[in-house]
Amino acid sequence: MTVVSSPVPRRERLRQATLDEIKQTARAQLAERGPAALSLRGVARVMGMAPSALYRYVDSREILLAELVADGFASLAEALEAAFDAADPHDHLRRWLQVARAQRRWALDHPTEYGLIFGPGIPCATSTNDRMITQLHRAVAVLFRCMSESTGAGMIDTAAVDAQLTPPMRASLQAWGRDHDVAIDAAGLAVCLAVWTQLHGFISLEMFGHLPPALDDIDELFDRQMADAIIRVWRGGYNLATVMPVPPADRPVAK
Amino acid sequence: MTVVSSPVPRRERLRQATLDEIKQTARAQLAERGPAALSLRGVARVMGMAPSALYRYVDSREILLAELVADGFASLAEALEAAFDAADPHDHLRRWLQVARAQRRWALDHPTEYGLIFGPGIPCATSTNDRMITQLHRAVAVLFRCMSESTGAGMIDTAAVDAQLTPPMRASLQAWGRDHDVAIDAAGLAVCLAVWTQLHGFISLEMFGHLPPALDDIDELFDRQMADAIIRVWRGGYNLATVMPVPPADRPVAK
DNA sequence: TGTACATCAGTGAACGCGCGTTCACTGATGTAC
DNA sequence: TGTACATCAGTGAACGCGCGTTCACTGATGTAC
Repeated sequence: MTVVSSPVPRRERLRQATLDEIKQTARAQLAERGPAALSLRGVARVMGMAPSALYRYVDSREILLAELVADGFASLAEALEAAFDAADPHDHLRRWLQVARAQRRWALDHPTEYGLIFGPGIPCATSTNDRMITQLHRAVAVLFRCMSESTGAGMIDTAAVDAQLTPPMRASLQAWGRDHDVAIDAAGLAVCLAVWTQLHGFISLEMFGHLPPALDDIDELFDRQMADAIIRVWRGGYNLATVMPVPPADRPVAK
Repeated sequence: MTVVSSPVPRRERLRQATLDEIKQTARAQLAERGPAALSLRGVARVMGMAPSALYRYVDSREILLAELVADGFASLAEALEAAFDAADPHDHLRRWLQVARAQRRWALDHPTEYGLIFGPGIPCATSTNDRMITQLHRAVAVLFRCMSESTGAGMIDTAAVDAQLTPPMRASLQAWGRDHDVAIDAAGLAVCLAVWTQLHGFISLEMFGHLPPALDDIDELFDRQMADAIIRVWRGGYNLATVMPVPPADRPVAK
């Protein structure tokens, strides 16, 4: 089946290709030397164009940067969703581990973008970039889904967690869940936050060089911490062996 | 007792005062707009001096920045040591919580410096700035002391933790401890790392705006997570009530 | 105590740099008749 | 199919900016005799 008439006019295709090349070049600059070093002149230089030519494609440096960041989040969200969808929906523990691994792998593959959202605020990261916020929420939502399906299936000992919450804390968590349409109770939310903390903490320590660099087994250490984080509230207690031996196919390899 | 003759010559005192003012002004710039925006010209402008005058006090922008960062770490290390020393040496659980709180408070008080070390690498943060590395190690050492004294006193159920380690992981941790003269076994180290992850994860999520901002009880959430992180390996199990009601005097207040 | 000299803080002009962005333009690509 | 015109990608010079850093200098502060 050959395409007889292209539905997109030639000029538009070329235009899109150039825009893609701009973004790709900019992404490379971003990755190499950080967001402060991203310059339109630099991109133009690499592409062999006059700096002014970029303004046919890009409104301003700041908008381009925001666009790239939003692209980054979309790619994180996609990676997490893919991991979630690919996992066995009945094995909640393992699915969580696979989602966590997906986030780590994405972070290791996109260190600058990861730093951009989760690091100290570049102005644009906190500004009202709707698309960016949307994509970030999409990514976080995967974690919520992991947790709410686990509690829904009765896998998490929510009563034990709930018993540890002080009344104002419980009310506060409930209120937040209500306001954000998250179908999960206070105890589940508390578990979510703890697990999220552990996940982000590990990744950011690793990425910015604050884990003992001599450790060979960072992959395993990661698996262990992520499993521990959730297993400690798992019904039936501490049974690490059920999660740990996951086929290494989806394990990121520490660079 | 009046000082008859000042031991430090007048000129030297003035010189030191000016240097201090430079550093303080630079710190303010750093805090306001991040490390990329720190400029010697800007500092000179604020101080009402010619830009060139700063070169009597400072060799280069980069060196000044490194100096400020090292100062920052020294202050973090001091804060942690003070918290450690002020705590009841027999109440290991509570002492850990107080050290964790000290780190959080320091981070909230010095967000830029915290981002500088624990965030995506500004060149200088990874370069060979000896004093900086020394001070960072000094800070981390407080955590090690908490843990090694706890395990030494038999408070941590190291056998249970150790049983969860795979042999290569155990060997790797032991080797690392040996190489770094840390008087703590593999299980203790594993606990250390998990706790460190949780601590850093919470602080960096909070600082960069990724905890639910609507939560009123961030202080309590922090206490809870930090206590949980260690209590789950505490001998005798889960008894949060023994640590949680700590006088609020040393609790940082979320801004 | 007074004078001659050395030290050193601070000035102001200048250098070369890279940046974002504007603007009038050229020339190729598409479109309408 | 051929011509006239509109669209639009890309050019190159220029603008004003702030930066780090150098350099020859002025004038005040200290020191030695």
